[in-house]
Amino acid sequence: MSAPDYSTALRSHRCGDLRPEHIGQPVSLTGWVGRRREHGEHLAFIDLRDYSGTIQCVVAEQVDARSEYVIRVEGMVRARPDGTVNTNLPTGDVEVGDCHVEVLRTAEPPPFPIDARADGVDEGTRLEYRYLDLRRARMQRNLRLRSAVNSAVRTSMEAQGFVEVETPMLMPSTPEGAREFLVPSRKGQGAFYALPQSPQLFKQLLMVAGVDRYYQIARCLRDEDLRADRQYEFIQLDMEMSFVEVDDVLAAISESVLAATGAVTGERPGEIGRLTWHDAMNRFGSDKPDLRFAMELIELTDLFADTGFKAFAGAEAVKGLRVEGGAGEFGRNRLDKLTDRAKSLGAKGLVWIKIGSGGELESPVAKFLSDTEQAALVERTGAGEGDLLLIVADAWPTACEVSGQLRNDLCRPPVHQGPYQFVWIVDFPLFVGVDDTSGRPLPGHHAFCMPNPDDVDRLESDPMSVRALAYDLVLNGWELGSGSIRIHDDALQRRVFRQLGISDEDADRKFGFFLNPFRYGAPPHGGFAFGLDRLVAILAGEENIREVIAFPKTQSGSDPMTGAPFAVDPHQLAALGLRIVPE
RNA sequence: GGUCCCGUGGUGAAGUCUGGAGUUCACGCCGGCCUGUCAAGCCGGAGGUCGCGGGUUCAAAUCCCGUCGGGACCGCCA
Repeated sequence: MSAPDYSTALRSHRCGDLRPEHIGQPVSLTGWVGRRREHGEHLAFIDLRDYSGTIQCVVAEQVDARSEYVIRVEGMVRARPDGTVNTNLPTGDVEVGDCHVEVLRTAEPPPFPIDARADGVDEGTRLEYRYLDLRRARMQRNLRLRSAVNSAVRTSMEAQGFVEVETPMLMPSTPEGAREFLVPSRKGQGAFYALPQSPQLFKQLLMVAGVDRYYQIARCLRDEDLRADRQYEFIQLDMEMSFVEVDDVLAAISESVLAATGAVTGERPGEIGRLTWHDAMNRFGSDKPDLRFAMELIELTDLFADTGFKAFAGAEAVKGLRVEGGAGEFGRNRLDKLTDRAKSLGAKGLVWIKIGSGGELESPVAKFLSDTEQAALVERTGAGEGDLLLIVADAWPTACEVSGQLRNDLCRPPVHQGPYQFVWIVDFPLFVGVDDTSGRPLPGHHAFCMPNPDDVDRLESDPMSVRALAYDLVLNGWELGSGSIRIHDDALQRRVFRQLGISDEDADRKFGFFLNPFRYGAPPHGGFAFGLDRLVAILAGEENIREVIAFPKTQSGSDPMTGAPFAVDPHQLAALGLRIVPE
């Protein structure tokens, strides 16, 4: 593929493209005025900037070209004189001389500098002037990286025979899942559409329709609180495929994600490994483990099965972390903070043990541990002089999750640090936890997720032990997305509903619109969806998905640039049959 | 719904704990000088309701209460 021709009626080249090979060519350039260095009436340097980069223009004529003026420059590319080459600039070997400058549009001084210094500016101000923020190299890079990821994902899905189908934005409200954005219907007053949390319903019906392989770069909307990795609106690569088992779906998504990563990094990662949910919890204390660093949880439960130490006695699980060389680093103050952190995460407490110079254990609780237990602990953890051990004893999920969070707190690298460690988490439990009021199991993924055939005979006798054909894709500790094989069999669906406390009548009422079509012949099918905003953020080395979204919302859901959301005109409300109830 | 952090000329920070005149630094802006700079340099200047409201005090950027805005996290996100 040849490079695009970027020339237009107003310009011959992009600023960032000029190189020694252009020396001697007359050029016309367009862009914004960056820094100027004026040396009196007869010499000025203007750094002309467009999205491709910056080029130094040498101006001898008198021109009033101030910061962020939009100008057009005609001149001659020439080598910079000896000693004036700028090695910090890709275009730094050359400059544009004999410049004639035409001001296309003057500009007021921007509220913040249009360069890397704006990284430190209050994010609210950056969002208020987002069109200026996006003018910066970092944001331009993020936008273009995002475009490249979208393109690579599309190319990969098409190559695998997937068909892009657009699904409606105006949907019926559905009873399960995230809070929806509602849209009032003008023609049916009092009736509402919902904006899609995901195209889940429609993509499964496309399988019933015989589309076989569907994909969509889909906009999803959820009216839940915003976070660094969550916006009201976000983009998923959504897909569904027929006549498949788990491996087929994982292979298709792996191909897409690896191709996209390869396309923007230049290096395609190797095959994506797998961890069972149980192993991920046991070894890393998380269902989205960050595999860029080791420090696995150490299983200590069996060592303390008969202990006399009350904090460990009878605990369902005892999990340890070995912080190499941490004994000196962690004084009483930091250890207290770690303990507080563990408690805020739901643990009853945190036991810490330092290994002293003679190999002896230094800890407030050392005296409660027998010599055998102490020896076994040192042997199991491999702890040596100067190491710090952190131990959590609790119910199995709590012990795992708290240890896993401490593992992240202590060692997790910043997002821009490689490598890219993708991992599939498979064999999620079909049910997680129990509803406080009904006492019924809660679905781990959703109510239409296929139980593992090897476990399905325990659906009634031991439901919590049933694994699901559900899987997550994790990258560097971020949950990129999730999917499952769906139930296409009516009898099995009703068995799962019964476990969830949903009667046949409830099921017909709440999900009939969705399940009735299956009666006309639903193929075995499964699918996946992953968050493109998150993938792009990680590939861009950004901690926050707002940095890879052109016009994001603040944490409170507002847009400082447009001022949205606004109260609307009473006439608009009246047309919809709506009235605002005062507080 | 909850916990925590932040709000000081256009921008970033210091000042806040321990109350005493809108004080300081850097960038930017405006004007002048300057023919090889690239964070150009030198000289001069303008620019603030210390987010907002209330309270305490002789006196509040500073202490207290409330509120608004921004951020991180918990809940929530099938």
